[in-house]
Amino acid sequence: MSVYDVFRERGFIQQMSHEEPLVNYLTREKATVYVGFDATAPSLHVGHMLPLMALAHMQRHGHRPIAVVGGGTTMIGDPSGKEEMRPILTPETIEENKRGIRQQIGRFIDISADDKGMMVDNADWLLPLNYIEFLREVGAHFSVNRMLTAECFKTRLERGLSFIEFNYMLLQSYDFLTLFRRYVCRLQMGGDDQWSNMLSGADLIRRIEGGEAYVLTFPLLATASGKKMGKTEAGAVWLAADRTSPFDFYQYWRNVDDADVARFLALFTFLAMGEVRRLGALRDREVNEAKKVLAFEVTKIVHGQKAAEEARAAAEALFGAGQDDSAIPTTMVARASLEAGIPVLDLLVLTGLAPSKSEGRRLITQGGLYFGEDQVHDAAQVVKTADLTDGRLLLRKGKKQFHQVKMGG
RNA sequence: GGAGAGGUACCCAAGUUGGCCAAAGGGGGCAGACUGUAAAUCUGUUGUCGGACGACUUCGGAGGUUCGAAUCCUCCCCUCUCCA
Repeated sequence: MSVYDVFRERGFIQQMSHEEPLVNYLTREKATVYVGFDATAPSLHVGHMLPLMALAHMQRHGHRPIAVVGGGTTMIGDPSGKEEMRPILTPETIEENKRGIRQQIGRFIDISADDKGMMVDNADWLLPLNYIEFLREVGAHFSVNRMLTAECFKTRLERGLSFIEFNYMLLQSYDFLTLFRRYVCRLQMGGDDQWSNMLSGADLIRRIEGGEAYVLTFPLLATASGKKMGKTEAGAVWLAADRTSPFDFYQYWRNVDDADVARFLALFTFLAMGEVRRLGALRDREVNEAKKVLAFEVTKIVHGQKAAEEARAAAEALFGAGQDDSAIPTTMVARASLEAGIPVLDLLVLTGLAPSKSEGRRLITQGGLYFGEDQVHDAAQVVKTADLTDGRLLLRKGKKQFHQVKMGG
C-alpha cells in the first residue's frame, strides 16, 4: 500500500495537481516532499497537525519529508484567507518562535539523517536575496493579472492588501524552486488555502528549470459545527505543553463532536483503518469509547506515552472511577499565604480559571464554581488551610474544567 | 495629489437634535437546565474594582467648547471607494 492509498483512505486529500504523475511519484519512487510552517507563534497548534501527520505518513512509507520553517516568509506574512493584515513580526520574535516549532516538528518526523527527513529554514535562502536579481529571475515569471484572480487574494482585494503581502506568493514559490534545486523535492503539500501559492511554485519550477513538480492540498478542517479546527473558547489548542497542558489537550479531543470522531481518528492517529472504522461506527453513548481512544492516541503522539497515560488517568479520576489525578493542571500556593487565607476570587485569578475578579464573582453568583463536590455560594469566601484535604484543593469550574491548588513551601 | 465614506467593547454592528450610554442588536465566550465529559435547545450572564443602590477607565490619537461628549469644534493617524 502506498502513501497515496493511505492518504486517500484516511481523508488527507483535498485536491492535487497532475494526478497521474503524482501518483506514480508516490508509488514508484522515493519522493521528497515538503510542507511549510510559518513561525507566527512560539508553538504550533492543533491546526498544524494534519500536515505533520501527512509528513509522518510519508516517512513511514520510505519517502523523505522536509519541514520548512518559515523564518523568511514569516517576515512577510501570508495574506491567504485572512481578512486583514497581520501585524508584522519582529525578527527577534520570529527567531524565538522558530525554536519552539522546530522541536515540535521533531516529534512527528525523524530528521536524524538527511536522507530520512529534514528540517530547513527558508530564512537561509530568502534573507540574502537581492531585490533586483529576484525580480529579474522570479518576478518576471509572475503575471499580476493572474495573481489577482487567485482565490487567496480575493477577500483581501475587497478589504485591502499591501504590497508586502502580495509578494508572499512569490516567496513561497521560490521556496519550492529552491527545494527542487537543492533536494529534488517535487511535491509540496499544504492546506487547501495554500493551493494557489503552491501551484505557482510548481509553475515556477517548470518555467525556470523545466522540471516537473506537484501539489497536494489537505482539506481545511472545520469541526462538524463549523468552527475552525483547533480553536476553542480559550483560544488555540497548542502543541506546547506549557501553553496547553497535556490534560487539557487530552480533554480537547475527548470532547470533540460525535460527528468528527471517525474522521479525526483517521487523520490524527496511526491506528489501523480497520480499528478506525470499528470505533467510528460506535453510536450514542458508545462513541465515548471512541473518543477516549482518540484522545489517548493523539495525546500520545504529541506529548508521549507517559503524558498521555497521566492525562487519561486524570480524566478517569475526575469523570470516572479512577484514582490518579496528578496530571490535572496545578497551581502551587505558599503555605504562608494559605494560612493567612486567600479570597476565592484571588484564587480564581491566580489559577487562571477566571480572567478577572469580576468574572470570578459572576461565576460564583451563577453557581458555576465547586470545591470538589461542593458548590461555592459566597464570593467573599476565604480559602484557608482547613479547606485543603491532604494539602490540596480541587477547583471545578462549570462541568469539566478542573484545577487543583496545592500547598507548597 | 483631488473628491467622498468610515474608524464604537472579543468580532460584526446600532447610536452623532450633546445628558436617560458601560453604550441597542447579533455572533462568540462563560455559567445554569437537559444530556453521554457530545450535538441541538432553553435560561442567565458578558469593562474593571468594591459585598451592594457605588467608584473608576472605555467609543482611532491629541487638544478644545460645555455644568456635562461616543455624540459639537480643531489638528493628527489609519482604512476603504472613485478620480488623477
